[in-house]
Amino acid sequence: MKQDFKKISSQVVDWYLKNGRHNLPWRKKVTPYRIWISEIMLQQTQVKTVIPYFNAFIKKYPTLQKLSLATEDEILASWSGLGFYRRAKNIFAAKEIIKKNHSNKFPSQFDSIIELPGIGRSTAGALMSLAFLVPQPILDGNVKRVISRLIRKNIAALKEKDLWELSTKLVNSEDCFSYTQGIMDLGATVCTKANPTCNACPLNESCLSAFKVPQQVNVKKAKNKKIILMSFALVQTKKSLLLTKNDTESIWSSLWIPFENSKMQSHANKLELTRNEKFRHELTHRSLDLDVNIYFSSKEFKLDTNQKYEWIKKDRIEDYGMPKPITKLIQQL
DNA sequence: CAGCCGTGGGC
DNA sequence: TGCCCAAGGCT
Repeated sequence: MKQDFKKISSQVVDWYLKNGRHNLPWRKKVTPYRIWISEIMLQQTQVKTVIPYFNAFIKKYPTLQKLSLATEDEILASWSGLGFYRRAKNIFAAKEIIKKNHSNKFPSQFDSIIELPGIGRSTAGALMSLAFLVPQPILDGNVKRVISRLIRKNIAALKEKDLWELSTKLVNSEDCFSYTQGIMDLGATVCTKANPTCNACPLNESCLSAFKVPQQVNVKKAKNKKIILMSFALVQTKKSLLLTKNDTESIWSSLWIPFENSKMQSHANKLELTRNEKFRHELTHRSLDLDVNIYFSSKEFKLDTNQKYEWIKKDRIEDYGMPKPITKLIQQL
């Protein structure tokens, strides 16, 4: 098989200039800081989901200098509902490093960028190509799909190393910005997972697949999702809610959630059970069965615990990072 | 290094 | 419905 990768690359650029998604918020004003935030938010998260979070984040933290003053909790609060909360913690950790080691200016060298927590090879490549206009390959879901179709192989049949090599070959050194944006736009809008529109694809001629082969088969075995039981005691007074900062390292790390029911046993005499909510919350790998006792207490009380907790004023809950189901529960109170 | 981390959308 | 998976990275 002989494919002219240089030609393909410039076709991507041409296509992007005419047909790319030029109106995405992070493409309007391009700065390393804005590219960074958008790239982190976009990890494993669809564009449509990210847009409102990005706009709100940038409104709150328009510049790296503004962000440099934020606490981890404040950043987590901006992340409420977006998922993969470690990303928010990594943003906090990274901006602390940038403050200490880079004079509060986003580093421009690949080696410095990839050292920042939450930034791997692909995100570092995107930052180089998009923010600093230094050609570097990326390898996200879009690029993997486009490449594997180009050479008519299943993604599953290609090793990570091979995909990186192909991605590296494709990088356009004359306009790495348009290429990088373009290859992602192409994957997202034309070379889609299901029902790609090959007749609208600039690469149709050179594509060995051209959708003549079926979709790449899924190799992941469908495993039984583990069901996790979570029993919560959501305690409220008239004006406040009792929440604790989750100190586990697994799901919802560092987010604010109710205490476990068992932890509230010793305070049962102060609590009036309002109602009980049982529902399932689905994650990709797990099913969470939530069993929430909703209690009313006439006043706030102190707890004997090592866990960090607060009686959070109801009009301040937006200042705290919380997972989706807890946010939903609170809204229904 | 396979498993893990969240949520929403598509089929 | 249930499953895949989306601008991945970390351990």
